[in-house]
Amino acid sequence: MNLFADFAKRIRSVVQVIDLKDKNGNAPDLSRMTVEPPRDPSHGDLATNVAMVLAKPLGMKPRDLAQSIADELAKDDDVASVDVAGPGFINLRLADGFWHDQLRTMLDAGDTYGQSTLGAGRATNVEYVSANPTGPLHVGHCRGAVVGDALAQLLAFAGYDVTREYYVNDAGGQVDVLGRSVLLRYREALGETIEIPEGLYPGDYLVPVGKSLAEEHGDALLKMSEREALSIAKDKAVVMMMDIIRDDLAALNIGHDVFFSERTLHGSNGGRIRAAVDDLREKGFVYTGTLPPPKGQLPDDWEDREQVLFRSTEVGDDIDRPLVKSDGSYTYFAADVAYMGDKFERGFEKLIFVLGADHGGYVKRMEALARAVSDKIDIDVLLCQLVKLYRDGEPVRMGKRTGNFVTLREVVNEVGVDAVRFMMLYRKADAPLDFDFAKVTEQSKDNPVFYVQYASARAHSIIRQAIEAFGPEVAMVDGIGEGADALDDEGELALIRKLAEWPRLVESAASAMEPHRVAFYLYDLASAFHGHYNRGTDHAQLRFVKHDDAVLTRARLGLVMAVRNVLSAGLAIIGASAPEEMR
RNA sequence: GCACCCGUAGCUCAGCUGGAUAGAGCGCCGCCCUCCGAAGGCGGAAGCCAGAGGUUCGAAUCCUCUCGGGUGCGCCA
Repeated sequence: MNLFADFAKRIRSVVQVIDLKDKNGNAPDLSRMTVEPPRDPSHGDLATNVAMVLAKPLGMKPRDLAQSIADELAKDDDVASVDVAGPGFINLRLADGFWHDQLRTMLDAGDTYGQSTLGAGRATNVEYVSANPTGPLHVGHCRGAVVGDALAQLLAFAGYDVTREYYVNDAGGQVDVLGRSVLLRYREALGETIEIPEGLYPGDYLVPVGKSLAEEHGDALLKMSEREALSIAKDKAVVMMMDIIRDDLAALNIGHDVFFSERTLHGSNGGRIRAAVDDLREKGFVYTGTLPPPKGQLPDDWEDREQVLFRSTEVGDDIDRPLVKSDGSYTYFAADVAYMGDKFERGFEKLIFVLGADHGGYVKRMEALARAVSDKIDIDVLLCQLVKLYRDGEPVRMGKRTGNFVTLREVVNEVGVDAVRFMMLYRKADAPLDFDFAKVTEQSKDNPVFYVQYASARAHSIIRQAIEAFGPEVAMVDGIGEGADALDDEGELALIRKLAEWPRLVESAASAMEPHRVAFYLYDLASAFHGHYNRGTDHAQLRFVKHDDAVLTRARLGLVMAVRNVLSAGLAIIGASAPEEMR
């Protein structure tokens, strides 16, 4: 339990003790009560709005009510002082001894400090990346990949049972295009000179696929029907593209638990899709009708025709969605119907989709679909805005047409995983992000990646020095607490307070599904740590390692180890390393 | 035309699900570097939170409208 929840509990019991009752004689509603760190630290360590929330139902003046609650809270041994401020806030300052206990608790928890049971083991599926298996990942996939992966880490840390999933779109027209492109490369491998027409994939990464087909089949494919040959080419291409994509992801420290093939839904003549659509039909969500043409400019080839539709407007969508194409085959969305059903059948209670901003149009239909499939599904769609690349302040030009896109691999190779992952999270997902190659590798305070990692290295460095001076016992966690009472400097206490926010931050970031909060917290923590460290340059008595005082050093080392642990846990969620030294 | 996202210091952005005098980095100005790691440190100036209404004890945060920017809009995936 984090200390804010702890004090919320204590305040609730105070409300009981002084026997507050609303007009009807019932215990008052405390659901809107908050216990938070105040924005201005001079106000104290904790602030609660309890008196303002209760004033109205109890028919009392907020400040009077606050005072009577405050008087009762003052009896708590852990409370150093209480005062009533502003419109009726109760500000608590906690005893130094309480913070020392907090530090002991953190050290005892070690690596697990900050973990939460918030998720209560809920089966949660996070789907992210899900790029078409038609080539290597490019930078456009980068952000969603990192956000999805960090979110999965974060949720797992917060007690959810997380499955990381990748939906492989290996069934549609784009894969046909891929197959035809590969067949050309196959002819090329057999010695023909080829020209790649407009509309096929020109990338070099398909050359090895053609070669591989030639090695396995010789010229056999040329003698087959086109359908047969295409089928073989597609299979081979998808397998090899997914290998490339898996390697790309591995370079970003990303590993999915499940790669779900769309083709398995279409298999045996679309049986699973048909079953899923039938299921929707039984619930009354399927009908045959016409859709109004889109407003604004009418598509050139618009024709008014009847089609099989999903009545998604009944469950919150803006427009009903087609399930069957004009050629009689199922739409992409029909496969989604089956896929949603599959996830539900696998027992997931919470579904998260991480998509690029250009997929904003899918959000409503996915939410509608989830509602139609079951009222037990909790669905959330996260949209990641685009990333703009800069090199030396100049935007990097990319043309999808010309094929001169920057691959994910190139970015990782140039700046490293840590920088990519941290920077992709150093902005909330729904804000666009500028990514400057030069800036993210800069070794200076201006680069948040470096700044946070430097804090980790500095913490390790201090521990090494202390061990050098006093021997390894100084860094044994058992016993650090003995001298903890010696930590009475404001900078030290401020650091403990910052560390004490960690469990609460984890919970709020997880429930808001905002992994970027972890990155910002780490920056703040690093800043507090560097700041206190720097005070040691002017005030020698504040230095962590006191060569003439083993007890004090040991206590301070406890603080340093707690900082190191939280940095390490936070960086692990982000997926960046927590270095022991900078080189 | 409709839907979704965004608009906070000169710039790039946080703002803890409605709390107190709105924060950080860069840039700018002024001090300080024989050091537990100065690939820096300390301090300062800087704001009509796009605008207008509303909800309430209280709004950058929630609702409505307006302006401005981005994205998407049968039978592609």
